[in-house]
Amino acid sequence: MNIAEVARRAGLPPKTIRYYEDIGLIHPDRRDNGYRDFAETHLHKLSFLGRARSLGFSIEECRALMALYEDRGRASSDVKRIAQEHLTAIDAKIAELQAMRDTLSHLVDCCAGDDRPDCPILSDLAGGGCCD
Amino acid sequence: MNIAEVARRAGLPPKTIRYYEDIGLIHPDRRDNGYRDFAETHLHKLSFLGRARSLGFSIEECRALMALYEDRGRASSDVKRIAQEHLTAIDAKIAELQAMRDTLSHLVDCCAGDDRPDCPILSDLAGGGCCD
DNA sequence: CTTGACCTTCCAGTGACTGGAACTCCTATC
DNA sequence: GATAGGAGTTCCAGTCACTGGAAGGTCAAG
Repeated sequence: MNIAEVARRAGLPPKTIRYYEDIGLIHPDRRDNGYRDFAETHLHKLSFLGRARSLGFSIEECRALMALYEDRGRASSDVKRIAQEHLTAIDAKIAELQAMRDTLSHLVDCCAGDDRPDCPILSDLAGGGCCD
Repeated sequence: MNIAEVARRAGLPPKTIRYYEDIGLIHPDRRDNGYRDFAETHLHKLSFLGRARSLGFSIEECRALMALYEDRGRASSDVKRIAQEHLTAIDAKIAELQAMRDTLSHLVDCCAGDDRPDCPILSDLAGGGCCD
């Protein structure tokens, strides 16, 4: 199948798929005319990649997961470790965003948002403290 | 003051400060020997930038905030709008990460994490569904 | 035979830095 | 005055995961 079809079925842009080939994540066949020729296994791998990426795994984590996926004798603990490390990173990121959100939300609440120039948001950013 | 001192006091790496000058966020003076010479106002701006960045504002948002900060006649509603848009973006990001976290956490819980090759994490990524 | 959709490669750009090389400059010590 | 080191400077390249665009080859329909 051509790249457009595998792209459609995997839910990834063709550009991304070419990129994945470029960095060695997939190895589609080539036809005589130079076109890439994707088999069902390639589609399968691309879907796998798409899901892993949408869960926030980095390309290198995906590469590791793919290797484990293709290793019939892998231990599930290897996979679990990668996933758990990733989970920890997500939790940290959420906490960080939550802290940002709280600060910013407080500032927005304090700001009158009218035509006057007094703005607690800018005051706080400037280091002068907010409305407290 | 030299770049190292302003960097220390603003809590930013010297490289970042040079970069900020490069993209026109600050305009420190120059001494005869070519060294950058930072005044208190520059330190102030850099601290402002550092805070805004740590709240997750993009460089372009920071540029807008700086312009508003320096505009004596600005309306606080302009600032509030920028902050509110940013808050919305943060909320979306948190929700996205939370969804990831939930999915991944479920998968991790389902995975035995032992020496056997059966792994619900990989099964799910492959599209076969998890343990449900 | 032409049109237009699809395919190819390659190069450049994104955001916000960061690392490193190669160089100059300042200060202190011998 | 020589030297050593720790500043400072510029410029180039790399990061991550794509994405856009240009220039050109291929294919199916009319």
